[in-house]
Amino acid sequence: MQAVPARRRIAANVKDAALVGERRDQIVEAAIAVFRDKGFAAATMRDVGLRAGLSQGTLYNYVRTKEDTLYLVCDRAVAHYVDQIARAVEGVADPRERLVRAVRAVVRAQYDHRHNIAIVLREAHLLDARSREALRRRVDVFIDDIVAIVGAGTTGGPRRRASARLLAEAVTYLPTVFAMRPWRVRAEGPPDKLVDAMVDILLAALRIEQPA
Amino acid sequence: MQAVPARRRIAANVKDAALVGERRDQIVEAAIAVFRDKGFAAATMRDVGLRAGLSQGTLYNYVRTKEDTLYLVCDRAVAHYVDQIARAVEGVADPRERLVRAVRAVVRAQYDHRHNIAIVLREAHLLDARSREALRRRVDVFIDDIVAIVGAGTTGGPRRRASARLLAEAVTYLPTVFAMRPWRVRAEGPPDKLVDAMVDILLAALRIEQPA
Amino acid sequence: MQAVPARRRIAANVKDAALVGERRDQIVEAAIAVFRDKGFAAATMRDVGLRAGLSQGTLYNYVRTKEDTLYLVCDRAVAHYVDQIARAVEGVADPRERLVRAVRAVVRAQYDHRHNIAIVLREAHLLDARSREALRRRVDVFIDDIVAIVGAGTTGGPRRRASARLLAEAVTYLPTVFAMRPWRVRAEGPPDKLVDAMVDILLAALRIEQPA
Amino acid sequence: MQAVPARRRIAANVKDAALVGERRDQIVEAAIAVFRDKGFAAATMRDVGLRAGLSQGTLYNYVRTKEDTLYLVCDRAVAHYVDQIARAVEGVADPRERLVRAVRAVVRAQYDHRHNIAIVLREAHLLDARSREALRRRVDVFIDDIVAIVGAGTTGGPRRRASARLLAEAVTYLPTVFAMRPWRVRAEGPPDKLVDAMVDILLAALRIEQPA
DNA sequence: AATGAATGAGACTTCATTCAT
DNA sequence: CATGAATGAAGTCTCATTCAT
Repeated sequence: MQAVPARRRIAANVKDAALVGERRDQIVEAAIAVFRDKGFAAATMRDVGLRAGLSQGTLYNYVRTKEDTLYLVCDRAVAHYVDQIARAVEGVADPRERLVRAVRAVVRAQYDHRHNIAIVLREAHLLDARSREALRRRVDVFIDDIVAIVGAGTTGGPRRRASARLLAEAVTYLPTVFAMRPWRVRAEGPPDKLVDAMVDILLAALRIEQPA
Repeated sequence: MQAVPARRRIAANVKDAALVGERRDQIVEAAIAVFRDKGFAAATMRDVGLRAGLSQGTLYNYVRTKEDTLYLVCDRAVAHYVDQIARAVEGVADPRERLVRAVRAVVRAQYDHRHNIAIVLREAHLLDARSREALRRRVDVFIDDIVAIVGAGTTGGPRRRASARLLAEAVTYLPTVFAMRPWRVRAEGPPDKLVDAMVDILLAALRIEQPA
Repeated sequence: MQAVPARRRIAANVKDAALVGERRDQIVEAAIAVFRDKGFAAATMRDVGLRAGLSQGTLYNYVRTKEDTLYLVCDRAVAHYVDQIARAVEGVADPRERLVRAVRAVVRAQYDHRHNIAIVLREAHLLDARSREALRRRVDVFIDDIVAIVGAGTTGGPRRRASARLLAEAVTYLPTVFAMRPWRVRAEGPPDKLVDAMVDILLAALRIEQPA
Repeated sequence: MQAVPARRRIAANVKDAALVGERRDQIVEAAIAVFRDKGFAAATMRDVGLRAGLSQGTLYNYVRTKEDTLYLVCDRAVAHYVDQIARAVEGVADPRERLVRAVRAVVRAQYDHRHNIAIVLREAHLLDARSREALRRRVDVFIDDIVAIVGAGTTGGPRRRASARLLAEAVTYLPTVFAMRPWRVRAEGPPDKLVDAMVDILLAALRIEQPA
């Protein structure tokens, strides 16, 4: 595992760090709801403020711009997502087992965070270059980990045309379908079954015979 | 193959149908470039007009609203995409062969139209309900076809947890990674190799042994 | 009777005078309908063209500006109105009889032309100063005639506080209620009864005992 | 006297009710000046803002649309007008006396508010149906009162052809000449004399011998 | 630290008018 | 003489951001 690249620091008008954390939680939660509903560009800071129960002025004590708000949302989504997966493979030594665990964790996390992830996928490209790069770097480091896990976990298997890199891309991208086609999620029955099925597809794609 | 649902008709101020077609081509092309760059909401109709070489007023002789413009872009993307795949399986009887051809066609089409598709994926949810439904219906009919092809093409293979529906979803969704992570496309070498690798992954996911 | 002030001449692109007359009739008729419906400012020249069955370009061969169109409408309304009254008193010598005839003619004409008159009352002030003055001069000359008729027709009657001028104003203004409160017109029963009643009110206002 | 129908409530972005009242006074006053000058449709909200000393943005904190502004103007005109007359007849029992007072009050109010009333007469029909109806209902209730007063006040007088309703219409409409032909107002000498003369005309129309 | 009114730049859209065919 | 596509100026309205209280 590589060192995790730093998050961009967002300045606040308010000193009290605990308060900043608390208020930003409110703001991010409100922003997710609002951005999901209307899209980032059509959402207004007034919407966010109302939803968060904060006045416009107060909002701007914790966030410098509307874009900052989007960054906070994306940053938090990425952090939770990466974290959840890191914990899943922690202490697992067997390469094959590590891979299976990682795949399952990715699918699960994508399911759990599908609302935030929809925003990241659709709106992150609106961020300014620096924020976008900061986010991408963190995702890339994470994908590099997956690449390594895939590489180690598939050694000795049948030859294939796809690089470990592209396979890792498949593993991390396919489950975003939960975020991008939510009506499909709703149509597929209980979450656990959906997650199982998706894991099954991905392991097949990796040509791993999973323990029946 | 089912009957294709009708497109929504967009009214124009200009009567000459040929001219409308020509101008709308200009407009759609310009809009794709602009929307890709800034996102739909941040793009201005002035941008579109400038890029298309049309004055603001002229633009609005061929499109009633900014949203119409987005609809035209999405509509055209879907039309080209669906069409390309329909042609690929035309006249192919053997179920297995049909499936392989369909998969390859999907991957290829997603690669070719990745710029338009990026817009559809990110911005289509901003359309009004009627337009959105019109589009979705056409994609759904197409996915139904893929479901049937997948069902027929995988009969007799190993049992799997995923429904034909979810497999079809995987086939049609995974290649959108070309649109959503373009930097990955650029990193993977020549297009043909990328397409081959992606097809390989999908056939493995379907547990089809492809002809070496 | 004084000399009638000249109308403003509106230039046309087309030479054939008869054609100009015919087309302008179409245009005026269409404009009345459209202006009544939406008001002058909200009406578009396209509306007028469509209603008149003329293309935009053709329209502008007979009218130089939108304002010209309004002027034509007002001009025609005033002309018909004034004319109708002039004919009613023509050749009537007895002052009292002249007055009664004039009052009845005014009321009748206001009833008949109430649609056009609504436009004149509401929109004429939007004309440029020159057109407005040209119209007002013609109406003033007409009102002067009424003043004279009122003066002659009420001689020897009871003293009153109102000048002949103000009485003439009442005679010519009160019936515009037909144009400005059309729902009242509709509520008052058959036109003839309404006209009779209005005449009755005006003669009473003039303190003339009308021949029962 | 009947219950006065409710005004339409116009929403504001600003919470402080006192401030809303104050700013709207500014806005209405400015709007009257501007609308009178150019007509509602040709007037711009920039004009109104400049005249009111408010920025465009601020303006729209107190008014949601340009039409709202027109409604506020009309609403205020009607309110003042109706109120002024109600106060004039308050506590007057004798029917004849009530009628004379009412007539004088109508004339006076129409004179005082002639600027606003010009706008109501010319532009109110541009309001959306709901606003228009809200206004008309309030005026109709007022006219009903006048009808009752006229009916009671003329009992036992000479028979006439006009209904009490039409007489009431005359009483309330004729004085709008002050608004619609302002040059006449200016030509008729001091206001008091003009008001007296108009009252005289109306009482004659009602065939009431006024106390010399 | 919180509030919310004020600001003004800028977007979409309309439409009178022109002019090549 | 008729047509109708092109033009671009201008208007309404929104909203991120600021700042006095």
